[in-house]
Amino acid sequence: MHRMDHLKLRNDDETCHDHDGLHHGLQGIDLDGRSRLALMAAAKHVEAKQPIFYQGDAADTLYEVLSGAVKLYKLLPDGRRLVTGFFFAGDIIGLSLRETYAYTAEAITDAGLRPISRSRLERVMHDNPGMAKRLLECASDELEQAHEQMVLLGRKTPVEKVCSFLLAIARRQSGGHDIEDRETAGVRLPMPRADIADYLGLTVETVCRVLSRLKREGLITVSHARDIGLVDMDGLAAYADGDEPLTAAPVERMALAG
Amino acid sequence: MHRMDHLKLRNDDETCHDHDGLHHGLQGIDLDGRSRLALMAAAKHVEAKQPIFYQGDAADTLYEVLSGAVKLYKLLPDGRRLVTGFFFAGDIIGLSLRETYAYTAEAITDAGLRPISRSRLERVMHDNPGMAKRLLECASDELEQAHEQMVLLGRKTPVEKVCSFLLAIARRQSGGHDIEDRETAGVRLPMPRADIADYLGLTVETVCRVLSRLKREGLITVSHARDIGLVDMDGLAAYADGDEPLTAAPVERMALAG
DNA sequence: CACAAACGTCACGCTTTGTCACAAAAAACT
DNA sequence: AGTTTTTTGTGACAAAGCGTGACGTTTGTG
Repeated sequence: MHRMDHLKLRNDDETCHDHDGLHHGLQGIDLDGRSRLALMAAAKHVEAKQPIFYQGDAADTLYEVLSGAVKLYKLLPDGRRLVTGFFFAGDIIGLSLRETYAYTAEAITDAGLRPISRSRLERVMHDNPGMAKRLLECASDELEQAHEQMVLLGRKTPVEKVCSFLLAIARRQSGGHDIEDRETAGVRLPMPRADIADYLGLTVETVCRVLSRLKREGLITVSHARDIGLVDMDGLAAYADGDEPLTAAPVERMALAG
Repeated sequence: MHRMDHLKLRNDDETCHDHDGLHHGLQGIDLDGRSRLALMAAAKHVEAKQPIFYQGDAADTLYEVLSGAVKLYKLLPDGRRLVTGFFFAGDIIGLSLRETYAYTAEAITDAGLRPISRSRLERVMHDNPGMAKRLLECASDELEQAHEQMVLLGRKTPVEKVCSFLLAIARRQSGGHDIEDRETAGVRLPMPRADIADYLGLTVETVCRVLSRLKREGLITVSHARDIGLVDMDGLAAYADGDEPLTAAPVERMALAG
């Protein structure tokens, strides 16, 4: 378990596929040559299950994910864990103006990362208002996602949580645009069940049980545990937001007194 | 139930107390006179329980809270609700680069607000890199808080949730700096139990029960339901992060296999 | 190829927390 | 004041979801 991170000097053959240009990454910002150069850095390769940085480390570097999958998580003193997010090609991680990282980042699969020095970034930000705005967009997007996740964690049932998760992953893997219903979308889950559980505020067993149930009900197919077919997208979507159609009995839905 | 929002033209006698300068608000940024002027706007007064904006409204305005308390919340189709945050004097709400707000904002108490036009803000941001950075800090802070809240929602027990909440409120009301232990800190809760429950992902009943228990155990005192005395800060802090000292039996604490 | 280790799944009992019902207290309104 | 409405608190109950342990499956390794 060395910290030998296989440094590579070129952004090489890593699969940067399915990268919709839908404002991801830090590309596409008009920077002067000097600024652009200041941000260039050797791409770094991190092996699966290896940490990228730890909660508490000095937060002097941001990373753009070039390939692979990364998770961020926070730990409670007694070991309970919450995964705050999964990140894929095009995403920025470590965006914080704090002295230290508030979470640990870990590669799920082998991952390519482009480190971005924060001090340099601040200098660039000073000269290029576009850059600051871009970062603000990043933070803003992440914040909105966080709010959505708070709703999920605080108010959704396990079934709703899992369905929401599957749909969100499918959406991201298909590149943001809406997915054609009617067809079975295949979803690849790079992370183990434990990560999903810690992301959804559930236990591994509950995640399994729910997936089994969804399979039993014909909403999904599970071939290799990490390859899931979303058969009935509409059904999943209905589950995801609480319009539970089959759960047992669509009993009285009370009016919400105003 | 009119939408008569008692518009006042001056930032008047509202109590702007306990406002530590610890990077709150948009003051203290070096702006040229023109930019400063562009952001000035008449303060607006909103009565308790009145909405400030709705989820789905065009997000063309930010607000700086000048006084009072504000909550943001999201609704699920069937009426379940999650309060994403409480905001007090010095806080910025509505910071989003989306077209529409992703949540509803509502005044808890009577509140003073300074509206900030987003289009003007973007113009100012273009000229003053400091402003963009300031907003990025805002968003970044909020994001970190959101992550912390995700841990709370996803992994903490009701007791831990309530204790964390009480301490967080106390910290904010005392102006950010650490609180002298040893003394009983008084906390004023401007919001009803239902809001607290929806903020912590609990039911009202559970919140009540936990508070009763904390009172019984001598950690807090409850005089008027919304005035809470934090007697044993250390005890609360211990509860808040899972080092449950009294819960029943501090049984074996297993090693976390690596 | 065989073994070990990690990962995933399932079943059972049980605690916890939400649901329901109702009382008390506080606040708002006349 | 008196009445209504909202908010808060408490208890009984049931069910959802968790912990545990056992087992099957995949992956990695010697």
